[in-house]
Amino acid sequence: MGDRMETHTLFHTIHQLSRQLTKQVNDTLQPFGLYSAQWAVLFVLKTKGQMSQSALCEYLAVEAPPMTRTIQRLAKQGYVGQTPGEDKRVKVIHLTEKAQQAYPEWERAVLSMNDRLLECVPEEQRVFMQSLLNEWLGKMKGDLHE
Amino acid sequence: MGDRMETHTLFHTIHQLSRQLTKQVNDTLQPFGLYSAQWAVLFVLKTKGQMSQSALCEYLAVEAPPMTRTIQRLAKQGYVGQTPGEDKRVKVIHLTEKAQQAYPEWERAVLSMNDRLLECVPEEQRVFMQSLLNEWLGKMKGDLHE
DNA sequence: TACAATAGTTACCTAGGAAACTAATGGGGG
DNA sequence: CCCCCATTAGTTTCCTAGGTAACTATTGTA
Repeated sequence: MGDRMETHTLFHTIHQLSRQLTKQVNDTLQPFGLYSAQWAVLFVLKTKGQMSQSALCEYLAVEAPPMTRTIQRLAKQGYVGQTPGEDKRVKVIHLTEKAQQAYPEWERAVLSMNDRLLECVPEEQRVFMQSLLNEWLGKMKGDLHE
Repeated sequence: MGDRMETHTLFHTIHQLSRQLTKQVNDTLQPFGLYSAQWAVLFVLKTKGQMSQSALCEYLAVEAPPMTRTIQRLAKQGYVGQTPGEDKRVKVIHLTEKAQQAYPEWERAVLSMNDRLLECVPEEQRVFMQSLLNEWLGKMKGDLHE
């Protein structure tokens, strides 16, 4: 019985960890006028290159409406552009020159935050944690599509 | 360099896992007209007994405003009562008879969901994951108070 | 007694999901 | 071949969840 109860604790821990992490990211990005959801999009665009909005949704595992909002804010700040694709329904999102120039500074801040948060977690444990969580997430999402 | 990049992935995995879990909880509780944040409060009250609102906040690691909202909704649904404490500022929250009666059914639903989600994760890995995440969270919160 | 600290609320912000909608695309039947 | 219809990309609206700042009311203390 004690076993089953502890599952509540596991879920709670993950939830709390997630909130703490995004709070840290927000604090780190605040000087630049950016928020965590925006950073996630900027990072993907920088790493993978330009992408349609739906591709961004799928990659970040986020529904369409929040993505629309995040991109509209980024566009208003002049960090991304939306060009219509071959298919006239899609909008291809790309980083602007302004974003390309500012990006290194953003990345420095985020990476140094990452280092700070992870310095107390040995490399080996980090890798193991990552693989466990990823495997679990994969199985969870797999089950949903059965 | 590849190493540092992977930290983005770790954070993203945790974030996504957290969202998936609360989505599952919400789906499970929807038939009862409850949401995940409410369930967290009900669970703590059932497990620990009546508590002041600020004690609930601390225990669940949530700020005061969201807690006020969650409790007000629970009160409106007749699941918790708020009695003024000795100190006239505090409100002591307790489960109503209605909640006590419905609780076992809620718990059954949630526990069976837990089992379903965790059946693909070996007991041993679960325990290890829990301890790693908890330790990390503890260190993170510890650093903030330095 | 004046003042700092605490409990809780209110107002406003970001993040995300569900449902209903619009516009464009792409396939079958006639 | 063309039209109707299902599908898809994005948007709008409205909901929950959580955080910050500013506020009120009470308490405790210097």
